[in-house]
Amino acid sequence: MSTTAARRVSVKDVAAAAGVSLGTVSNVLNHPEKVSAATRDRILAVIDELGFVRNDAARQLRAGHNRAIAMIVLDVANPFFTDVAHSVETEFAAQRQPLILADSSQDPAREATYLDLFEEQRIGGILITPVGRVLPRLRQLRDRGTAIVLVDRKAGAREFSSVSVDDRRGGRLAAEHLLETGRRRLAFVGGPAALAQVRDRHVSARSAVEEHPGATLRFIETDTMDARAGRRATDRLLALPAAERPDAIFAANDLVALGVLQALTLAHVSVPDDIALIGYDDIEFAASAAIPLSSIRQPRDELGRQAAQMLRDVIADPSAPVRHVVLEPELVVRRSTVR
Amino acid sequence: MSTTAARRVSVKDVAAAAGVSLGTVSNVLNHPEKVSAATRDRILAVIDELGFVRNDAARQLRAGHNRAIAMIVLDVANPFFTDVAHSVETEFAAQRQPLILADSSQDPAREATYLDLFEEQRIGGILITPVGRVLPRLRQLRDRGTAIVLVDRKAGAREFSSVSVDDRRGGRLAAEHLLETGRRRLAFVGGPAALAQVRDRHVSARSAVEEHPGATLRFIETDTMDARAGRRATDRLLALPAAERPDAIFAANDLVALGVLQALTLAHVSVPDDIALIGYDDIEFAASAAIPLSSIRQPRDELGRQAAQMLRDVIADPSAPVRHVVLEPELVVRRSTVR
DNA sequence: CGACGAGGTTGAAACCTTTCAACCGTTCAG
DNA sequence: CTGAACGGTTGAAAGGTTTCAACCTCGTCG
Repeated sequence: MSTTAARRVSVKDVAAAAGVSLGTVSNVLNHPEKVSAATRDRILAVIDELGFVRNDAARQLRAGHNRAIAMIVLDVANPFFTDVAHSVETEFAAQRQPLILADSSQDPAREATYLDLFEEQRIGGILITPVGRVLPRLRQLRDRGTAIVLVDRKAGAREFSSVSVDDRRGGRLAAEHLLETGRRRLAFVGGPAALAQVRDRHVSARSAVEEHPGATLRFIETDTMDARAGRRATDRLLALPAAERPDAIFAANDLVALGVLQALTLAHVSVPDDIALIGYDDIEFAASAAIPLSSIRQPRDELGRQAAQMLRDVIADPSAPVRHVVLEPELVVRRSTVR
Repeated sequence: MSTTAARRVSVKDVAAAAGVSLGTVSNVLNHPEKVSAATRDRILAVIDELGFVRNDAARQLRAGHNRAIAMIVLDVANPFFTDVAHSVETEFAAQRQPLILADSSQDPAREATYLDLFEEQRIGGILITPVGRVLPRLRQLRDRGTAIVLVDRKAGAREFSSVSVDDRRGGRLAAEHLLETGRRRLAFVGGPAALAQVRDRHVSARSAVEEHPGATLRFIETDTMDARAGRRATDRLLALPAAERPDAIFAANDLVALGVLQALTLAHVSVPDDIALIGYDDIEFAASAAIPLSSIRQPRDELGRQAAQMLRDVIADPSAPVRHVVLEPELVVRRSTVR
């Protein structure tokens, strides 16, 4: 209770004040059942009295590793990632394992810096959605004993366990929904095309379209995945001759979809009457948009939970065979696609 | 280059392999200028060869403190906070000081857990937007040597330095804008009323309204600050007799405003023709809404930069007098308030 | 009555880095 | 020629925790 000004209190101080050896104090902290009730209470009282706080650095030094888990996300500004992170955090918080969140901001240099840092910290494990060509570096980390699980990426899947969502299935769900509601001239908006996510969603949408005679799919590539990109792509679409103008737009994520929606509203194009619109991710803002957005929901909570679980498994047995969990996305129908 | 399988390499191993004392290896790492070029190169080669990685725990133990900075935010799901965090991170990244992001999720218990954790880690400093009644705890931390800066909160301002944005000014800006564009029956939506932010924005809006004869302000309290709260509050407003229905709504933040907008659109109430709408924060989604939202922009980048700077100052001189930086918000006019 | 085991407690070692006083050999000024 | 200064290197100490074999004290059983 009292806040003594003494700079820093160590186990040694506690032991001296309580008249026991420091091994016993440590036992109170880590194996209370080994200590008699009387001694325990006395020591706890002294700890409180002196304001003793464990020194985590010393503990880690001794243990040889860090209990904390690190997660490197692509972009904290994207609600999809923060939701996944939130779920991971909840999962680890249960056993008091802190989650350190790092944002690579899609920058390979930052990503590398964080990896260095975490290795110096002997961090317990890393969840990562890789940006740059980090596979060799990850391999090195793994060989030196750091557990690694890939999130939402299958690159390097042969070497590292991963948790992801089936983007092909999602792309197909979106396209089929549009086709089933009578749309025939589809447009896919997203990019850059090199992104695996974009490629998978696009390719599978195309294959669904090809099964419907008379239906077409146009690909409008963007260089980013935010609302501005959606607005600009829409301007291009609206400039097309009336006959070519799509009657449905599939945006590669919800941020892009929100931009598309905004541009359409500005141009007095009715959604969904004139053009149906579907996004991807089902972030909270999709439901809150002025015209609630149909979307492909990625099970973010489940993604986070599974990632946490898998990382725990890899930590427990690093030599176990590589494993992959692929989750199923789900179609969420709202006003932007049906009248 | 080679990845030897030897479990863990320490300075001692490097020293032995290079035929020098371990003090010299340490100097290469920390004071390269003290070591002759030849020795330095040889040691660096060995470090590379052996794959030596500094052990941060030992370093910290020796140093007595942790270089890392921690930031405890109210809610990672709110883009306002992630933007501020992003700015703080960029600021610290410049000198390779990692930022550990923690999410209290508005839960006092989680907040307390993180504070415990950071104290055990002897973390270099903490940026916090407090939730619970943590002032005594923060005082304790400060007394034991942890630097603390409050972000976006002035509670306990007499004891801790802080960086915030002037909510009274923001509330006034919003109300005056609505009044100047001819609105007279205003409604303020937000809550809970106990939140300092909500109180300040509301009170100052009210005082602006009172300066305009004939203008009125109604307070609709919500229990959270998300889109759903905005939708529900709007339903209550729309149920009012026509004469009492407001012609302008000031939402306490943009998430709430988006909910309001959605409910209004559903009810076929035209924005801004029938009802003008202004939010607060100017998150990215405000501009991307189907009807772009007028809002009060908080200088998030500046907030983060200043917070980082101030924390550095407090760390450098803990006994310096408490200081407060209050930033100015800014009115951003978009389609939701002007025809 | 002696041996043994259980329950508690102890003390030293180990973890790895950084710092700092001391040291060595060389050079330079006086 | 002496003494001091200098650049470079060394070795030991310190920092706080956890673990573990050893030890002590009783009580119990044979």
